[in-house]
Amino acid sequence: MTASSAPRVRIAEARAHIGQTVEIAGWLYNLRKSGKIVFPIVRDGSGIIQCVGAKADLGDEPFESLKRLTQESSLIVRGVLRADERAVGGVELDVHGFSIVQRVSEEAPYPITPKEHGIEFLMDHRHLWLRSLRQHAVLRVRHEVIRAVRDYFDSNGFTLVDTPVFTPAACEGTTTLFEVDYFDDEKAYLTQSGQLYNEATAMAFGKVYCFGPTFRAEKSKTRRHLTEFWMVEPEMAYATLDDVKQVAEEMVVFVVRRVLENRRADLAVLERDVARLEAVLPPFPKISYDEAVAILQSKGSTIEWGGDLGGGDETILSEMYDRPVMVDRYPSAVKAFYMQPDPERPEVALGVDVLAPEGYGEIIGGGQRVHDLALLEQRIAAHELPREAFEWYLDLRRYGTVPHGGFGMGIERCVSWICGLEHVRETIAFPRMLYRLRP
RNA sequence: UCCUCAGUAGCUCAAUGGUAGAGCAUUCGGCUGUUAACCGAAGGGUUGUAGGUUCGAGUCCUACCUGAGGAGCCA
Repeated sequence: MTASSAPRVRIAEARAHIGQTVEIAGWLYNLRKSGKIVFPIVRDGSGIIQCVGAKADLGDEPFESLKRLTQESSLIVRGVLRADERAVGGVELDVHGFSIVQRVSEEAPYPITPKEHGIEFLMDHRHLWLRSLRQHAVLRVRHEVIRAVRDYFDSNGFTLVDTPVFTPAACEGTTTLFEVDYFDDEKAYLTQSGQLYNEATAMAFGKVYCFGPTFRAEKSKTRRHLTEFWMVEPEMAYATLDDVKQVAEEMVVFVVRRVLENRRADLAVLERDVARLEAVLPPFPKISYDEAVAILQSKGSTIEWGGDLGGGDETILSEMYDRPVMVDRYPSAVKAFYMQPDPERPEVALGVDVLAPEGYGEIIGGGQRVHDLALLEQRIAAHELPREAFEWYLDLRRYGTVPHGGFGMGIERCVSWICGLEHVRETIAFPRMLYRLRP
């Protein structure tokens, strides 16, 4: 759509075109008026810009039309870009002409006004809420996190090998799965982890990662849970727990640095204290589960050795440090069947969780996998898992088995921490949660 | 599944058991530098639903519905 021969410019690039006549295609974000002058604020997806329209320049009829334009009406404005310290972005556009693409009816005005709204209302209007500055900032940080994660693995010898979403059985047996009909009388389940398949591709490619949606039918109703979320899962052949910890640390440091480099303006919109992110440097503090339990007990937690860390326990630990903390060697009994026992202490597993600071808690879970055939068969039996379903997985231990390991990072939890949000629901365009499937 | 809290105008909220209100949004009027602009006026309500207590219920009681926060479980 063209309103004139003036070049189309995105607001994010407006500074480079000061003094030129340009056109901007977007939507009316807000409009202030003062008699014979109006200040339409236009957004185009890349930013917002204050425009200035004077009655004397536009003529009576166009001026009145612009003055009465409703919020979120789509329009194309053309005029001259001018540096002006009074404007929010430092650049203003003097409107010489405009065309309205669609005028939003005043009988049914845009529901999200530039005022406060409750979370229920905003979630019900998520499809429109995405237009707001704050949501833009969060989702741009998400984009940067995903790009950084991919760049990290792509430039460190990992091959992207994505794993299936439809799976025949549970990866871990314990958590709840979404069940779907798979043709004739067969049931399939939506994946809750690509890890088992990652172990197969790691034996084929050495270092791999998968990145995709993950589904958990747990009836969790907290600020850190979604039923559909995105997870990146690297897996490495010939890797030990220490290798896993090192890669996790490097990746987190890399991701945070990239967000600080490229998305500072968005962090400013979110009023994120960037000093907290600048502190995310190696080495991360590393403690054992034993030490974690002792620390928690000394701080009043009721945790006993042998139990898993509760949400409150994670919060206590993550608030103790200025950077993510790694907790390793959990009791084998509370961990998945594929976790490699510590050869020196079989009662603990060679697993590690990474807890983000400021109370955000677990963003990464991983560790070293059982690579011995007999031990894996024994663990499958002990967990009462259907052996037949794991024959292909056991094959990986029959044909050139090696120590290996990896981890999974929840993208939304990571973005929530980096953005300093109260809840993971804002870190994905259309969150799926217990009791929320729409829009 | 369990525990706690909430539901009043389009939105955010107020209203000792006694006439249902304000700000924003919308409409009309005013203003040539506004920054969630401002000033004046107007319209806008089956107080989540169904019962109950009471002379009288937005307010008290019961059930249900919806949502939020948390627990368990997890990334």
